Amino acid sequence: MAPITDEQVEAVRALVARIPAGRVSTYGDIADAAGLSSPRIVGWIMRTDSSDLPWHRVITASGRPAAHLATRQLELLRAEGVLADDGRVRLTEARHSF
DNA sequence: GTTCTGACCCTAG
DNA sequence: CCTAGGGCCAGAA
Repeated sequence: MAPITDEQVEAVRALVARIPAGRVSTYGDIADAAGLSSPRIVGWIMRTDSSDLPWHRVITASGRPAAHLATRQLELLRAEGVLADDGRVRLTEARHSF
């Protein structure tokens, strides 16, 4: 398999930017929508370049944000109106499909 | 080259 | 509900 392309990175960035306020998406969904073979790549992109993206709208498949960002992310999401139950976002209501 | 490390996910127990 | 293990891909040392 060819290594990651700029196209994939741009696709991920575009998808994240496309998530409306008050909604969230999972790493796996974004990876799948962008055609990436592994959800880890999405995490890598966020870590390296999250400058202009609403990274707080991206959560894990369990509905829980990454450990180090959990507090902050939940705060931001709560400000946008995303309901969370005991540190877990309600994916059934807030999950955005592409 | 090898060997961690990391915004992950799935299945089993 | 929890932990453990395997798979996954891209950097940094």
